[in-house]
Amino acid sequence: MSVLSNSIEQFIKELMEQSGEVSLQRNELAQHFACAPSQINYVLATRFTLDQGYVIVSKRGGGGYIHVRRLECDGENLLYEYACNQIGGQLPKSKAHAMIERLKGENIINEREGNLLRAAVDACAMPMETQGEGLRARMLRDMLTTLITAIDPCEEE
Amino acid sequence: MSVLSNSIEQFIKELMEQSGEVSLQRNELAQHFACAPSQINYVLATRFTLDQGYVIVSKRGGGGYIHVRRLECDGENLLYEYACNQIGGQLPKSKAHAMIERLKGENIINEREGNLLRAAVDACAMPMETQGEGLRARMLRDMLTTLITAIDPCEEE
DNA sequence: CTATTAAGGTCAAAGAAAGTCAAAATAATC
DNA sequence: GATTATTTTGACTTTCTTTGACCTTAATAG
Repeated sequence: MSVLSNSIEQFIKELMEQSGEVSLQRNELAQHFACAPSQINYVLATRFTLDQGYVIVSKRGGGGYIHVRRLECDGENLLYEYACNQIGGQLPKSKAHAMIERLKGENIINEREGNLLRAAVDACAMPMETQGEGLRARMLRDMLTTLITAIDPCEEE
Repeated sequence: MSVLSNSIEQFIKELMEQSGEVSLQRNELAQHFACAPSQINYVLATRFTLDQGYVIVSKRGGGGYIHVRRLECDGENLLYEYACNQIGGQLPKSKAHAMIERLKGENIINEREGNLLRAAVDACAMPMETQGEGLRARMLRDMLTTLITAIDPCEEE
């Protein structure tokens, strides 16, 4: 039962224990577990997904890194629900607009943020629609994800 | 961190702290960081671009120098400038990022808004579309335009 | 005026990460 | 035992950084 991926997963989770985040060096970690570097990507891709409540940011090149952060977020969160469950491969504009309105109504985003989301969503309409909806879905999901990630809430005071 | 370029970037920014400008000797600086002189050019070229709000003037030969100045700019004007003049038919991701950083630096948008813009801009990159850049340009322009329109400024904290 | 010296500029190659993808190897399931 | 799903690996790609060899420009000493 000694699946490598499980060990790596555990290891990373322990590193994140206190602060809820960690910065990794892919090659270093791979060396520590004596495995292929891409194994690390596999672990991240299968055990640290957004669905599972993690956000990953990385940079290539000299001084590169992989940063993993755990979202502290109840499943109740509407942003989370939208980003993970509601937005599929395709997303009609009307549905996107409805979501944005709802988020505004719930005071999860403010007016300005709503405007930004709407502008982005609408801009995705023009090219060949076949690809357009996939792009729109991906984009709105990514945008909502950044809002989950954000530490500070949208309310200005 | 721990990357030379970051240290040099920080160093220069500290020198500029008070007056918003600084005059450097390339060789001297390179010596201070024990690196190739052209490393300084690399840092300037990647972290002190016009898009990021810096102007660089230099002179060769005896008594040569490199002068770096940070541009200050009114918020509405910068948005206007970007939306109307800077964003053409095509917009490379790097330039979009630089603009977003600048807007954040000038407190025209806050962290959350910057994240939204970045997510949107990045999402336009994925398919192999040749006109991906056209889409990105159009989208960022539309988003910035909504910020101009908005009445209330982005209050944070 | 010319030669020398003292700057800074350019560019491409090498180095240092991380990403992708699909084939091979295991493990699970029926 | 055969089929399907998951893991592991490795070759190749992309991105960012660092260096070095060579080029251009300006000041100044003869």
